[in-house]
Amino acid sequence: MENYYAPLDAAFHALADPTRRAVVSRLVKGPAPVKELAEPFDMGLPSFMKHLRILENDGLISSQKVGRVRTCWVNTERLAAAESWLSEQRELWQARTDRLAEYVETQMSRSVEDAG
Amino acid sequence: MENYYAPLDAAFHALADPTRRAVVSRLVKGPAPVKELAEPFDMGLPSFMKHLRILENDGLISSQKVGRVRTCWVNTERLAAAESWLSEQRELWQARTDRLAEYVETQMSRSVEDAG
DNA sequence: CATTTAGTTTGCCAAATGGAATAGCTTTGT
DNA sequence: ACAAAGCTATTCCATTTGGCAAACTAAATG
Repeated sequence: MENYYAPLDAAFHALADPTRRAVVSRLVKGPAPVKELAEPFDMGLPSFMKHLRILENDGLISSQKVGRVRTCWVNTERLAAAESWLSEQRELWQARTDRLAEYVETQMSRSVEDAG
Repeated sequence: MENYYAPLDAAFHALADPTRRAVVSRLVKGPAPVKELAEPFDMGLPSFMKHLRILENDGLISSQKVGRVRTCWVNTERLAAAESWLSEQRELWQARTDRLAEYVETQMSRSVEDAG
């Protein structure tokens, strides 16, 4: 069992599953107990708990048990880190497409000059 | 071998590995041949090619072979989809923390009024 | 105290991953 | 024609999923 995870590895890994994304989507609106989180899914509790454990190991959620109820909430840092990484990438590819657009425009105006 | 992947499953899955993220980071700056992509990594080509295949199956990159060289480039749609999902989640949790902040302020001004 | 409720633990399974190693197979360059 | 370059295919391995079922613990509730 690997315990170390770079933040981005952890975030993307945890989000690669639709069940886990749905849990995150629920939790960004506020904390919830396991029971309520599990309800929408057509799967046994043990299976569902595996997803919660992965989310918690990957640092996307935290939880605390009071009485017999475990309440979960989201940890936003990892999500924010993932979003940051993606937006950096977008800036890079946009810079490139911008340069390309600029180049095409330059070529077009040259053609016009040549034709004139 | 599962061939279907919802777009977000695919994107997050592909990005959950540091090698694959590094490849994406390289490709957002422009296309590159396999050789050049593989160079920074301390791993055999066959192992590296597995990552490329995963990236391509997951729709994050495309490639074409000309002569003996395969050139790869990034497909930005999946990245954009992942970023969108994350920014939706952020909006939701920010809305919540904003409401919380507002609530706290309200309580504070009430305390002040009570005190006054 | 008996019973539901809410989680937890354990064991099982098939499939996918991430890596290594080796041996091909096309194209290019000399 | 031959060698090097650039990828591909195949096989192997330990680990991690994602799901199941069944038994178990602990806390509320009537």
